[in-house]
Amino acid sequence: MKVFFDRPAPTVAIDLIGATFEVAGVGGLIVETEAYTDEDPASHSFKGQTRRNRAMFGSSASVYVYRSYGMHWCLNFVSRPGSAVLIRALEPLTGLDVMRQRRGLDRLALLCSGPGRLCQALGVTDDLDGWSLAEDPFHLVSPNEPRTVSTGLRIGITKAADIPWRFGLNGSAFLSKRL
DNA sequence: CTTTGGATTGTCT
DNA sequence: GACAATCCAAAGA
Repeated sequence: MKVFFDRPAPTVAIDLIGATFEVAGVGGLIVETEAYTDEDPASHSFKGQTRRNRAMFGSSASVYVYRSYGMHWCLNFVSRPGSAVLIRALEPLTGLDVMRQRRGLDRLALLCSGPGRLCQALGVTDDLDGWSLAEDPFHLVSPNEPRTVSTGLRIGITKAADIPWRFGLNGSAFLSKRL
């Protein structure tokens, strides 16, 4: 686990596509990610450590959870201290009923297709901020089958908007936005 | 199908 | 006081 994450964020972000991820048995296949590093103006870590981004400077394979736009949670995996991968979309596979209940929706394609949606579906809040991915309630399994990964621009940022560090499972119907 | 504007609040300047 | 790694509903084409 340690070895897998202790690499540049874009590399980890690509390798996470197709991985199985669950929180307390609820989750699915990671189909969309974005990379952020401490040398990247769009990153929370760019201007150094603060109260909010403390966990982004944590150890490899730990979790950084932040509140977005005052009302959503977003989930990141720390690759190296100061660098992280935003988990943007999942293909829902397990715990579908729980997800539907938490989201108040039926439609599979809308359950986990977006960083805020995914956190609501999996029950992720800042209670988990700073926790290790190697321990409960997390469960992460690397992809085994070959995948084709598409690349594009990151969503919702104004700084460094030209860096192509958004990655997605080619052709997936569960992306937050087409690549 | 695409575009637009409102909701909502902790964090940092 | 401004802003933010978003989401949703409503309106337009």
